[in-house]
Amino acid sequence: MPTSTFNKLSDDKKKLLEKAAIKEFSNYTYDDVSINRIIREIRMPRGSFYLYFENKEDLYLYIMDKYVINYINNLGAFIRQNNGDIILSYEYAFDKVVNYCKNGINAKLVSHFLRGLTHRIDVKTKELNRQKAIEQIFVDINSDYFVDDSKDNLFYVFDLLTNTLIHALIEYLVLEIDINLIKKKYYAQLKIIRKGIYKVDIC
Amino acid sequence: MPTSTFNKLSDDKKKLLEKAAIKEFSNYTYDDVSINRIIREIRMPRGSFYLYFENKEDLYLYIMDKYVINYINNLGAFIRQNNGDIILSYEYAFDKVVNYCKNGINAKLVSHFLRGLTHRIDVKTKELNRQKAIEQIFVDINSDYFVDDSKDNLFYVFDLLTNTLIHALIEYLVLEIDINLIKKKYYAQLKIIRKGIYKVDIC
DNA sequence: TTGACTTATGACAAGTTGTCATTATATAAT
DNA sequence: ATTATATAATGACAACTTGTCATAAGTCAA
Repeated sequence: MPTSTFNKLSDDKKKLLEKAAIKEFSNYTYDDVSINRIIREIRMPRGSFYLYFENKEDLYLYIMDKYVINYINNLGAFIRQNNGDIILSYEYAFDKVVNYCKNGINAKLVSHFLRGLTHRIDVKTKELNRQKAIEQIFVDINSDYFVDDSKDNLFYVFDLLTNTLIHALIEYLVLEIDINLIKKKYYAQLKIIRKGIYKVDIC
Repeated sequence: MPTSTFNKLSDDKKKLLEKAAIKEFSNYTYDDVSINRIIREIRMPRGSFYLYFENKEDLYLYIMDKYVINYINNLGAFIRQNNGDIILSYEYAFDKVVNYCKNGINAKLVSHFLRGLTHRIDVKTKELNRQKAIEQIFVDINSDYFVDDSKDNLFYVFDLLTNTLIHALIEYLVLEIDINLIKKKYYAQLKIIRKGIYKVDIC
């Protein structure tokens, strides 16, 4: 997480760095992202940067967490739109992301983000923020016909669905596998999960 | 993949590099792995290394592919041991890996491997080898009571299970989340998948 | 032995990161 | 208003990285 010094910075300065960082993370893989390039572009002294962030990972987590929380919030609205049908929502979610990625820069950012996903080592503190956002979602899910509609189980389902979606997106954006093959697989997997979570007489 | 020059090398030389590489990938995150350190240790000239491998990713893929294929083959035997019960096999698989990781070096390697998973950009050609190994597994799975026991569906199920396992392992080895929480979630997710794939009167 | 390959080598250019002594600025206290 | 104290800014620097390439050394058939 950024230091308190960074938080005290004027909004302008913060935005400037954030913008440059997003640009860099869009144009380069996590490995190839260069802090040098970022600070050169906005003429920020080396020392200042390291006063604000620990290192590249720290910056990465800061930027990505904003996107993740934003995604989770959008998802909430989206589930409501689909009358609380979580599976249906996840079916559409794939296309939504694909559509968002029609814009090349977005595609690169999301793709690089997915590639960097496992870099979330010490994200535990932040996950608390996410946790809150996630719990908000549970309210939106219609779990009336779930075999188990406990909060724990809702979380497990959410986690399983999210992984499955992320995996499909990695195959599409990172591994660049044929979208039709991916979709076929993704839908089949969602179908399995649907049957897995609903009461027998429903599915 | 390594160059033909590398393949022509004596087994001794190859093993030497492989061993040093595995050691390095065990001790350091993908990002922090230094080719410098590897070649220094075995006194291999810079130029030689770059004659054998394109870069770090190339070396990484070479090393990891061996492990992945090995894992897939083990899994086949394991499923047979469990009378073709794929879900049961995956239940045990988690513990198996955890146990394998009791040895610190293995734990580090697997953990770094998991972190680096999304670095498999241009692995497509290699995946063909994996594909073959995977198809071998399908023979071992008892799919008599599956709603859909087509080869396609078997692959979707296998893919879903593997992702779920990998995710659990990342949480354990990389994010170091409490193993009991992870296991509870993982088993719950397997249960969902089990119910999802078997015919109603079975589950 | 010669010529045509292939393989080996390490110095080098061009980059990277994180630190730290120094300087500047703001805030508080007398 | 002046000093003292804490906080923030700076950029040169050390200590690394990586990939290349001109040159040297083998190999092997003619």
